[in-house]
Amino acid sequence: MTNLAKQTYALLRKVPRGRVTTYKALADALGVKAYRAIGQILKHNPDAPNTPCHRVVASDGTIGGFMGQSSGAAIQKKIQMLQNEGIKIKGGKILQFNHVLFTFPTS
DNA sequence: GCGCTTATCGCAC
DNA sequence: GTGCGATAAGCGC
Repeated sequence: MTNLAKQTYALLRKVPRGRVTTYKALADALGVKAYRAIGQILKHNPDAPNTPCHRVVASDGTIGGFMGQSSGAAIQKKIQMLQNEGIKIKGGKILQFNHVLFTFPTS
């Protein structure tokens, strides 16, 4: 496990329930520009139940992808999980995205 | 306003 | 060493 992945998971674990973050937020918080790399890391997800990869969405508020798929039943399940946390999703996108979006302190 | 292309970085094989 | 990816942002039409 590389330091980046470790940091990514660490930040993800800091995201409180009912909140979501974006790949950009994670990458920016880590000081890297590898937005796509973040997706790779989350997809590898070594601690699935402990790493809320389903709380990570695209910068547009869209779900983005889940379980290595950009669309499919997995995505709908992800949406269901988020909705279960109190997040409203419609048409595959998060409603009040700005309200549920969780950003990390830049220090 | 919508769509497409380019740029970037890390991870896996 | 090379290829791929769950993105983001910018430019063009």
